[in-house]
Parts: sequence; structure tokens; C-alpha cells
Amino acid sequence: MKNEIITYNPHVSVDCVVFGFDGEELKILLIERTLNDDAENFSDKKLPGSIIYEDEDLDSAATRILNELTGLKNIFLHQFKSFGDPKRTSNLRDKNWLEKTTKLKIGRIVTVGYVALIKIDRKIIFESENTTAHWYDVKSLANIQLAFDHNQIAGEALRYIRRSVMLEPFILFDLLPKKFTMTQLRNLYDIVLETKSDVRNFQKKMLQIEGLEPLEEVQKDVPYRAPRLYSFKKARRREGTKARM
Amino acid sequence: MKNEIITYNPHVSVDCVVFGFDGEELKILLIERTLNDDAENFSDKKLPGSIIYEDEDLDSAATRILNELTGLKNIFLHQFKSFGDPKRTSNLRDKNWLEKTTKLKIGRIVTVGYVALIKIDRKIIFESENTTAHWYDVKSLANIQLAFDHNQIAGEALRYIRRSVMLEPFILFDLLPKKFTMTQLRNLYDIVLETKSDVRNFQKKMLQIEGLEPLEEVQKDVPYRAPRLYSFKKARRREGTKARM
DNA sequence: CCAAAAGTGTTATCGATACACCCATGT
DNA sequence: ACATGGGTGTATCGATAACACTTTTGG
Repeated sequence: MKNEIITYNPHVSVDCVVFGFDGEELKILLIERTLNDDAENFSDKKLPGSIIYEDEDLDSAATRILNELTGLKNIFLHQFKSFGDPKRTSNLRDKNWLEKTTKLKIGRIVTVGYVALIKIDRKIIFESENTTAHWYDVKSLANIQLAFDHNQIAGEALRYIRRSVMLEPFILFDLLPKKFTMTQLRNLYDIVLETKSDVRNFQKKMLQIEGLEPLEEVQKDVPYRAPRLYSFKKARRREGTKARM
Repeated sequence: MKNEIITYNPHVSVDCVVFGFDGEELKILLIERTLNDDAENFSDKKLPGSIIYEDEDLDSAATRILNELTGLKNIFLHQFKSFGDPKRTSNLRDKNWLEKTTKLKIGRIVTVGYVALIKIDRKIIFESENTTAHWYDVKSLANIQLAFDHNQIAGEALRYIRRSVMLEPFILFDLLPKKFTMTQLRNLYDIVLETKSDVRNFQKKMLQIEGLEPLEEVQKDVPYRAPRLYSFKKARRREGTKARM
């Protein structure tokens, strides 16, 4: 009876989809997962994520777990969707890995998805005890088979980010260094939204954003005309824009 | 040890925020909860929701549970946010009620929030064994203390719907009868977004929506000039609108 | 004929788009 | 001097916003 409850009762985890931008490609932070076992040795990739603690809020769990797996601190994580397909943990590798690492018999896991946009030069602990974290091209996700349903989760996260960028393009500044050029910003925008922006129109549109300021400074060491740098002093996030008619 | 796991391990529930519109006010579907008990007799209100089954997807659980509690079928429920504050079930009344109704010792519950917009004349089973469902003014939520964190969940649902209406005003047609007047549509729009739309501009904007069609028919039995009726033939939901520049 | 709500058009402004040439720098 | 990417302005179009009088109907 009690045993029955244990398997009945789902566990809850969080998974963090962390995006970065290296100037060329949109990147996603993945963790290498390895299992050395009587049955099998394998190594593949997954999103940073784990089971939540007993007495822990979802947001706090996401922050804690991302920190434990990557060393990242003070990351603004935003919840975007939960995933609860009962078969999402039924792959045999996933089952074995879960039992080894959690030491629990786990019937099913409902996971809460979080996204973050971070500067790619943030210090990440790439190697910890059992895990190594690395940046991968978001593009390449189509060819990588991630653990669990993490391909699906990453895909939903990307769609979520796209929608957010359309509404509030300034969130892209989180992915860029403190000082950046208009071209970098435009490349990023176009990569995320899969668009091709016109250089002049893009400039006009971006300069309307409160807090985006041109600096009296240009990029160094470029083999052509040095582009101007910009920075974003975040004005308080504006309140819910109301449509009026 | 096993016992420890039982309390450690959170349960997962879904809660459904169902909105309707009676022509005057935005309404929310709530369920009366009663507990008659040695300790206390009380009665208050909550969102329709319950613990998910072992082998059940979140979306299916939401559909099933809403049906069980209200008789509603074929309702399009949309997941909008999950709530996992460990204290969300710690109110004494909520604890007692949970133990009585679920017959489980429940440590904590993470709940997944769903919203639906439905026509208010849909047949609802207002009385079932332990529950009675009724429509309440959304306005009045400020003065009703719902069970658990359901005030917060309802608030987030409302904000979610507002954002959705701004982006895709045609979702409002789900709240209106098959034939409706422009004034009804405008009232609804303004109630949801807390705006005051200009009659003429509103008409122009709405008539751009593909699928919204004026009928050769007017409302009957009104003590003034009879307004024209409109209907919405849903063209396939348009695909993700891409921003281009 | 009065009260109540329906219906209807024009103008001004703003934001979005399309588009091409000269400029600064390093080699 | 040349190759590379940087920087800049104008004209058009469509969407939004402001705004007021006449029409229909029931009582």
C-alpha cells in the first residue's frame, strides 16, 4: 500500500534552458551525463535540472539547481512551461540513470521548465563531480538526442524566447556583453527570430528603446572601420503595456 | 525511510481557471468546498482542480478533472503557469480538507494552472456529490478568500488572458454566443483589458479579423434600434506571426 | 416626440517598410 | 588603392487615434 503510493506519487523536477550568444550563434548550456554500470556505459547530454527539495519553492529550486550544476549565481530564471507526459522518463537509459543518481525508485517526474538568457562569458564551472557543462549551438539540437524529453523542452523554451523578444526586444541585452555594436545586436535579433532586418530600420527601432545608449567609444582591433559601441542601462522594467483604442 | 519519502515527494495537481461572460461581467467558475468534521464546519470556494493520476498527462488530467467537477466536455484548456510554494497547502483548513478528501497524508502539492474561455451557457453540472459549481464575478475575487493560493492562481490566469487578448483578440469569441453584437464584443474587450474603446475604431479593427462576419440578422426584442449580429467562423488559427524588419 | 443605443467617415499621427550611397580603417 | 563592413535619410504605406451627428425603434 505505502509502496504503491510511492510509485503513484510523481516527483517534481525543474529543468533549466540557459541560452548564450557567442557573436555568431545562439548557444544552449547542456550537461554531459554519464553512466558506468554493469549493463551499459553511455554518455549523452541533458539540460541542467534535478528533483526539487521538500521545502522549496519552484523558483528557488531552479536557482539552486542551476548553481549546483554550473556554478552560475544571480541568474534570472523565468518559468515558461511544465511537462508531464507520463512516458517522459520511461526510456531505459533514463530510468537507470535516475535510479543510480537519485537512489530512489522513481515512477514518473513532472518537470517545470525555466529559461534564462545570460552573457556567455559568465564563469561556468564546466567540470564538477559527475557533470561537465558546455555550450552547444542551438542549431545543432536538431541532430543531438538529449536525455528524457529535453529536446522538446528546449524547443518550447526557444519558442517562448522568440515570443518574448518580439514583445520586448530589450531582453536580448542579457545575452550581449556590456558594450556591444549595433551589428552584434542585429545579428542576435535575426538569429533568434529567423529574420533578416534592414540595417537602417533596425537601428531606428532599437534606438527608441529607453536605456539603450550610444557610447563615445568604438570597438578596437577590427580590420575595417571601427563600429560604435552601445550599452544598455536598464531603466526599471516598464509596467504592463496596455492596449488602448 | 520509505515513510520519509512519502512526505518528501510532492503530489501534483492541476487547477482550472474557467472564464465566462454573461454580457455584463467577466465570470469565473468556482466550486463550493465544504467540510463537516469534528473540529470544524466550514464552506468556502476553490478553483476546480485535483491530484493527477499516476499514468496521465497534464493536459489530459486537466480535461478529466474539469469534466469530473463540472460535467464540461471538449473544453480547450491551456496551461499557463505552475505554482509550487511549499506553503501553498499549509493552511489548516486546506490540510484537513485534503486529508479528508484524498485520504492521503499530503506533504505538499505542486499545481499546474490551466485556463479556458467558454460560453457561459454551456451546460454545467452545478451540483454533484460533494461539490457545487457556480459562476462568480471576477471583480468579486478581491473580496473572496479562496482555498489554497487560488486567488493568486486566478490572478495570474487573468493576467495571462489579458496578454493573450492583446495579441490575439479573436480568442474572445470563445466567450461569446454564436451570434453576438459588436457592442457585446466591445464590452467584453474593454472589461478584459480595462480599456474604453472608441466605438468606430473598434469596429474597424475587429472587422479586419479574418472569420468575423456580419450577419443579415439583428437582435430581437430590444427596446431600441436593433443591433446587427455577427458571427465568427474560425478560419484555421493563423500560424506564428513573424515579426519582420 | 422622446429616450436609448446603433451606426457611420474623415483627418492627423505614428510606426513600419523599402531602398542606395558615401565613409573610415587596415592592408 | 582597394576591400571590408560602418554609417546614414527619405518617401510611402498602413494602422491607430481622435472626434460628432444622424438613424432606428419602442414606449
